[in-house]
Amino acid sequence: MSRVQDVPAGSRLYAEGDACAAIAFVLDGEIRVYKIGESGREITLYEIGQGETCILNASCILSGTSYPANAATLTPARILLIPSAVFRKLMGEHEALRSFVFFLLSERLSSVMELVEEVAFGRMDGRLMDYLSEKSENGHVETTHQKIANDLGSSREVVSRLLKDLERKGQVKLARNGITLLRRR
Amino acid sequence: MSRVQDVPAGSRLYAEGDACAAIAFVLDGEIRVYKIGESGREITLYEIGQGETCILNASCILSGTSYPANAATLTPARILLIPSAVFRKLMGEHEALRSFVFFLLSERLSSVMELVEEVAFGRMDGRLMDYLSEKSENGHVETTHQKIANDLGSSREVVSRLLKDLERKGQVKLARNGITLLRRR
DNA sequence: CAACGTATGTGACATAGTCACTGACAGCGC
DNA sequence: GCGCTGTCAGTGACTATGTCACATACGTTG
Repeated sequence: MSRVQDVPAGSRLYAEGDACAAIAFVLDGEIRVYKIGESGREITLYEIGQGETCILNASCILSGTSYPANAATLTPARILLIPSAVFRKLMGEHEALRSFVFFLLSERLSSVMELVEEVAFGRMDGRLMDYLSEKSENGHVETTHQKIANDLGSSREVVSRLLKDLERKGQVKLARNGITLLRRR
Repeated sequence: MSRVQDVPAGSRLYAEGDACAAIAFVLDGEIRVYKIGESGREITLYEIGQGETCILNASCILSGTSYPANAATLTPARILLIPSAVFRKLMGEHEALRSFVFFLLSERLSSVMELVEEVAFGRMDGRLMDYLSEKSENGHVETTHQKIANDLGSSREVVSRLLKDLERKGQVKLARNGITLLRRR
């Protein structure tokens, strides 16, 4: 029935179109939920952290549809899997669980709407700076241009160019596999 | 308490950031939910029809957050308003209502994710053709280029140009306030 | 039919994505 | 230390889309 599972980093958990037989609660680790376009470009819809559930799972279980995106682990993860039937039953019995799930579902809907706005109207240079600020741990981000592009839904070339511009303007310092933010006063 | 309300076409029901005191069920009419960018450009997130509920309402009631978008009537509408507290109570008591709300919420989440993909990776000409096909009633769409742009999250000029191209290719016939689709075999 | 408001057309330029390469760096085997 | 190889980053040229500024065209109304 329900069981805990350990998953290494970088594993694909769900692909677009999969059916959901169980719902996953993330006990530990981080998961990335994303879409892939025909051209192969990717965009991250959101990330799931410790203590959250892959709400999209709940969503497709409760609405009987298939998984509308892709999910993969960013770090090694420990996941609690609860079969759909059990989950449905629990949902009926526990007000607290319902609230929790509704809350997450609402949050996601909101955040994905926000994303639509950013993608539709935002400029890449601004989105890139925001991204770097968010991801940075005391002014440093360890990643590749390709990974940034995959999160932002852009292409590596564009990210490279914009980063180069930022470097020329003295806002960042570039290195292989890493970016350092400068003077964010 | 709960009450039915008639609203004329084109009324703004909610603006981004509003708090939700009640949840709205659409008894009749159509509602458009959209985002507005800083530049003033708009993009439609989805539309709500008869028999549906403005799930975003439910979402912000249940999660205690503010309304993350804008909503306006496309047609005259009749709406059933239920106060948040009553709605919460009903949700606790009725499995069927829960399922209904979950289903809608899931659907929206899915469809907004789909929208992210389209906006991030799709080409405008394709999106435009799809849009026209969907909106057309036996081969004809009555609207303005500006309205199309507002739905697609683009600008009027771009829509005008693409439509002109389509006309040159013989795929549509343009007129003031209307577009006719040709030979969609 | 003149006049006004709305809708549409278009050129010029800016930003973003694509394609096709080139160059740069790090680890490895010898 | 030297050269190989795989990954990462840089760049020019071209296309697609968005912005700005303005020119037209269409329809209603007085």
